[in-house]
Amino acid sequence: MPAIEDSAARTALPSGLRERKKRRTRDTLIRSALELFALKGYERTTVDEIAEAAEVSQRTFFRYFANKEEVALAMQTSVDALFLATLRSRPAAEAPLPALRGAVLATWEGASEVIESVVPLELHMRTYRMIESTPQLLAARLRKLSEVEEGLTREIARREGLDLDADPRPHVLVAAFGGVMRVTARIWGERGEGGLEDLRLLTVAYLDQLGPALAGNWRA
Amino acid sequence: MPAIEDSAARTALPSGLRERKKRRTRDTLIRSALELFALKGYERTTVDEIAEAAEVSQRTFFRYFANKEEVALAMQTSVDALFLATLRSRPAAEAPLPALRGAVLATWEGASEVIESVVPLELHMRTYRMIESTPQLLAARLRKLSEVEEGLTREIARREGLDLDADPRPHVLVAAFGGVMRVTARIWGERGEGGLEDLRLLTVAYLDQLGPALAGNWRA
DNA sequence: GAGAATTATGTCAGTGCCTGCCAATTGGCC
DNA sequence: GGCCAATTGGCAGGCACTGACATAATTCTC
Repeated sequence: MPAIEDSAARTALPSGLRERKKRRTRDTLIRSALELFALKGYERTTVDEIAEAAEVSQRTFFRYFANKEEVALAMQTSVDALFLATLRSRPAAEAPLPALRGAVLATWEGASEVIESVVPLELHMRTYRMIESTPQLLAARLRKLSEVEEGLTREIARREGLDLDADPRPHVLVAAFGGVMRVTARIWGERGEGGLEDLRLLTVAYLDQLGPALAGNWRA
Repeated sequence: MPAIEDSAARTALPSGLRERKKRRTRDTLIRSALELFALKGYERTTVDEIAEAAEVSQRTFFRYFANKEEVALAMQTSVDALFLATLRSRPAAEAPLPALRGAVLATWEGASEVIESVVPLELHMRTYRMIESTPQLLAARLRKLSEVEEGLTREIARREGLDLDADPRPHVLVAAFGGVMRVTARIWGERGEGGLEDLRLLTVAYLDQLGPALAGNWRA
């Protein structure tokens, strides 16, 4: 294993025994980690414990994940990749904001399958909230999101045939869109209950407020 | 020192010798840290080195800053507090977006003074770029920004007399605004040169694109 | 202004994350 | 079976950070 693969590459079909084994080890590490996190909290779980639960050495853990945060964010990272792929497959005629909006909703439709192949959905949702409420994880998550936004921006610019250095609109649109996505995730997390469907409704409602919120006079 | 004070409290006038000494130690730690970071990079600088340069023990360092990131972000944190205070002092008649926009610009006017009382402006700008290009620091910075946004949201809701649970507009507006602020900071950092004035121009230009970027048809 | 109370600092030991290095094992291929 | 390459384990060590306790510096009280 020359370098840590990102989870996008994981989508490729396993060719030989070696690949299948690696994938199994990785999935086991994720499952063990998320279960332990749910059981005793992120900070109180040590990497040694995760490695032991997955029956590998601590050293091997760090060959699969650059750090402890990575394994906590692993499923989110998969969903992020799916989101980007979904956006790319959107009809070219669609305007930027509807394309983004449509892509999130479509992603959430299909994400459950990807997730369930590794961990129970229930555990993933629990992890989702844990990330929002654990400072260190939230920080790492926000940084990853800013990378995702960079990808989105490039894709929007490509779709519209724009030069990112000359036209600020792709950057601005994605920034606003990303901001709303983050707020809804946070608010949904704070609520402490409610499933994926609630998150979906909240997101749609908030996205629809982007226009009104920017309007000058709120009292009109 | 029962708990680590946030830098907002630092604004209070030093009463006795004890307070003045603490402030001096804190400022020295910040200056030593930022100089070392500029000299040999964030990751290659150890807390021991910072403590030694400031002539205190490593243990004392951790009494002033919860972790190594905190000292790198110390000045930004001060500016954040100033920003929030500036927003609060804006005329009540001003609409939300103009109030935010005016507050950033006003803050950048007055921030230089606050900063220069601790570190040279040049060193601070250098640190600013370092944060953008150091993954761990960027993550910590983004998390702090999301806290700032929470404060902004509350203030906007207060100004407009709105209930945050009932009306999504404060959250949405601040999310969009914050997104743009982050993008401009990143782009400015990537440019690798240019001073505070360039950052200002970039920010204003991008903020003005918020409306157009959200418009349905970009080709019109 | 001396002593008591409070608060800041230093020292030390220990835990946990993470890395480099090398040896041992395992899978792929002839 | 036997060679090559990839994967893994074990170990030593660096660095961030914390708890506990002793010491030193300020402030308070009379």
